[in-house]
Amino acid sequence: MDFAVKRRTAVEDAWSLMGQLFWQMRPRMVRVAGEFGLSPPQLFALKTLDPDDPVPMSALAAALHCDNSNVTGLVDGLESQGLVERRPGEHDRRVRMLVVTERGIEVRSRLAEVMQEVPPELATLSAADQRALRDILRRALG
Amino acid sequence: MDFAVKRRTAVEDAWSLMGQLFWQMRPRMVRVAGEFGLSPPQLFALKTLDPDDPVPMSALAAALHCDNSNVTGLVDGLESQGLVERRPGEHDRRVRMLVVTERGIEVRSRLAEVMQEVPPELATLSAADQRALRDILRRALG
DNA sequence: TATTGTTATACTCTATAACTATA
DNA sequence: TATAGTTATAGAGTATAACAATA
Repeated sequence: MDFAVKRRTAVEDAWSLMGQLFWQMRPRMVRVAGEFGLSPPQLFALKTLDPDDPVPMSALAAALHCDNSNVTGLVDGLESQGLVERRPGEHDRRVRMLVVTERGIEVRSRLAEVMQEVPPELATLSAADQRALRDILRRALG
Repeated sequence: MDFAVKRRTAVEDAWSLMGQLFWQMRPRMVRVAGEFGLSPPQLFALKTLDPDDPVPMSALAAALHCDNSNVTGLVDGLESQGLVERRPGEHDRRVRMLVVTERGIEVRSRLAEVMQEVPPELATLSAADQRALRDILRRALG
């Protein structure tokens, strides 16, 4: 019998290790969303919207990989909290453009600060490793 | 006025770049779960359970950071598909130990294969970068 | 009395299908 | 006829509170 185990490549190992970090982020995101009075999907939606570039509902649905009908309820929630506004499309009155409000911009930037907090495991790396990690990921992601 | 922008550190940049990879993983996990006839939470639960180490329902709830009452329904779904079994606790008959079935083990390992697939951005890195990435992450995560 | 897991209930997320209003 | 968004509906995930069985 052959008990040989498929040897994992370096990048497979790296990806698996990143998965550990990802796994730890899940409860953190749920907690952060709750602290801001948002559900996780509402947080993702607000994060996805660009205050400088209003987009139609359908564009948000595409970005979130979900159905238009779902975005309706999601935006209802954000709008009722004054974070986002529906604005009629200028050229096509069927479309609703999603505009992030002043309050939305503020919440959005506070969210960004919290979510940007580096996990302790990475923070303990040496300065050289931290730079190397950044440089490699930049090469990978452009 | 002070328009100075807080300079992000190397590790903050690295973490932000990893966030891009994680973000891309979301729809992939939803898709994979669907292909196996599982919902994403069911997939997480099955992934969390260790075939070699049965645990009480409450332990799974703790691992998933959710309520016991939620795990009841989650396990109902996995059990109805023959992936997991409830077994009475040996010493304390209040507890139900969660045992992964043979079929559950098979699905679990196929899931692991799919989820281990490396994102194309990382795959395009040079061999040296791939090794360096792995080594740095090993130093960070043990 | 305290604990494990279930049930009852309510709310949110999600998709499909039918619908409205525009085009 | 086609498209953007909504509404109706249904199913799953989630938590809280009340409950049963056991400790």
